Amino acid sequence: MKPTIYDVARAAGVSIATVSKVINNTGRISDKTRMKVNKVMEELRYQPSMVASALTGKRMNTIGLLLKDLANPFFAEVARAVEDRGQELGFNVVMCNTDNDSDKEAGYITLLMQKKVDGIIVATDFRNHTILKDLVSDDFPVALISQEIPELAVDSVLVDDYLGGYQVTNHLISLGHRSIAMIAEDGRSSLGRIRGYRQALEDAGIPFDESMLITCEATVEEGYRTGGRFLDTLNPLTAIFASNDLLAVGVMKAARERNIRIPDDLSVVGFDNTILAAFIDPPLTSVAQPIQDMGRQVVDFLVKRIEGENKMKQRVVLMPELVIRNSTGPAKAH
Amino acid sequence: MKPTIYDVARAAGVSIATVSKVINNTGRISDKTRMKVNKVMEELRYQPSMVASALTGKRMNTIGLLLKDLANPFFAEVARAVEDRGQELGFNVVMCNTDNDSDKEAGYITLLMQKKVDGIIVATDFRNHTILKDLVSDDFPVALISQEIPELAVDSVLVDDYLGGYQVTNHLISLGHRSIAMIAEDGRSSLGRIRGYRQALEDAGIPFDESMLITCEATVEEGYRTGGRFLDTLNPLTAIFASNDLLAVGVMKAARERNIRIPDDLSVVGFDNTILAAFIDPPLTSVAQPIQDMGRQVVDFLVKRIEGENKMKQRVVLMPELVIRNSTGPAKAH
DNA sequence: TTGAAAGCGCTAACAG
DNA sequence: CTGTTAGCGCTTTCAA
Repeated sequence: MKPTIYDVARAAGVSIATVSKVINNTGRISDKTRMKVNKVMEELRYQPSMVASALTGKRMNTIGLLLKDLANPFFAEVARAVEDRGQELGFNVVMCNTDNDSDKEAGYITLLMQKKVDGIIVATDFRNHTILKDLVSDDFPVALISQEIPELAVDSVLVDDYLGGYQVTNHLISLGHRSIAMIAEDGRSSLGRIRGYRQALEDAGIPFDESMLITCEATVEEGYRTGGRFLDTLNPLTAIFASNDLLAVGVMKAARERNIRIPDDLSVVGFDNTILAAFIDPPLTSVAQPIQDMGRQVVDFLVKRIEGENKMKQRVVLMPELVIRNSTGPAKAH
Repeated sequence: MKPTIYDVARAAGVSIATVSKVINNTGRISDKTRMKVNKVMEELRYQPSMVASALTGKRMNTIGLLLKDLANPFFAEVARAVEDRGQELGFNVVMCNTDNDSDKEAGYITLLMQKKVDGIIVATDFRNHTILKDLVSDDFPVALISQEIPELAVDSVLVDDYLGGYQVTNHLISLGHRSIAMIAEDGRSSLGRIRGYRQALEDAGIPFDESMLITCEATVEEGYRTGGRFLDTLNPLTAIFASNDLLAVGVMKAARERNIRIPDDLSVVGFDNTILAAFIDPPLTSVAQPIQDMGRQVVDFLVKRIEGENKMKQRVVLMPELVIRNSTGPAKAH
């Protein structure tokens, strides 16, 4: 059996209280006994049980991370960033793939609570607001990444989606495009991007056409399907703005099949600037999010909450960066 | 405060023992009190504390997953597959990015043990065998994915690396290549792939040249650097086999910079068949691993161990599948 | 069929 | 400076 605090106490000839104190560096202990106890702990290869200490009210030093799908490179990078910072701060992170399924969300949350995680970071579009609201009103530490829920008092770090959408659209307009369709992923973060898209159109005096905006799931397949639909029905159409790289990849595939050349016949832009954007053919113009920063910030926000500091709602909006590659070019003259 | 078993007992007018029994479906309880207790639990929104129950010896229903880097699409997919199956079986998974750093490995392991996880899945190349060996000899549930350690009695699921390496090399040889370099990632799984490479060369009567095999870290940058070195020093060189897609991507980049056309002047092959392979320019010939199956299998192995079934060392080797795309073509005549 | 009571390993007063 | 002791929330004999 693994040694317990009793084993250590006995071997060191002290009480368990004393051992507990040297473990946690609390109370006043003479150097002599401290050394003695430490020595014994080493010899016994003693590791305090976090489960037992958590039962007495201490933290588990574990956080939950809810995201849509780890197989999406964007989320994978977010997860990496979050885990990195968590590890620096001594927290483990429990990964939860929700697939935007609100039952799964609920299931994960209850399980995480039962396991007494100290806080939860949400990178999913919670459909079920109630769950989140309950958490928050119970004063349970929650933080959002890459999205925001104004009506909830939750810390959040996100990129300026509006600006990103505006930059993309403006970039296309400045290349002479006037017929620009948008494929938006079904989720909260798309809202800002869409607003940016519409505003840029308006600022350029281009009327917004509802039929040029479609919302769908964020997968390559859906991008392929939706992009194909645009290409088959819209005319003229010289550019497509996809609200994430996966969708853009699908669009490019649809274009390729139709012998539509990128960027000669069609400009395509993505969002997130995932590893895919850099290496796809042709390299994809996309909007970079400072994922490392974002990950670090959410974790810091969450940990502050966990430690009972700042009760105020925190919010940080980072700047997106338009990365221009070869998937965008001058609009073809008609 | 969250309700405890005492609150439920009191409200239901029974003892905590009874409540515990209905929670766990143990012992004999009359339907009447069972219903009563269940009703009260609902009303109170009672959720049993896993921490407390774990302290009495029960499982935490949590497993640890050690992998090198979630930002590598291959590992991200593995993580997704593992989490999926874990979730089906009621287990949460704690993600640990080791970066092949043996201190980090050790740190994660101790932490996971202190948190009383039920088992650990290792997708990293453990440098520090001692840690693993200790775990195993303590009879702690461990399972390996995408690698194998013959000297350890650990369950493992992997792809036939030897066969994969052989197929790749053979494919190149059949295209007329005779000057085939290999870039191997620094890790256990490369060993089999290298053996396959050498065997295929030998079978074709092509002498193995040590200078045509370099080992390095598994990153795009290293692939770029190493690939560049090959391209600058080796002559003739008509094909490069990279032991994973990231490296292959780097090689392609190095080739592009040197105006070396793929596949006309140089054939490139990767391994893992990540999402990158499908979308890079040109699409990359690569070896697919059945990641979904692999993830499911390791989890199943691990859970069997956790539940105390099969004490025998299990091992399953799955078939790799060579996916031929446009990055490979006939060798250029000299 | 139910309940009393003894732990599980640790923390935190409180006393000495 | 050190030890005693009462929990933390739950499981599990063992009696009743």
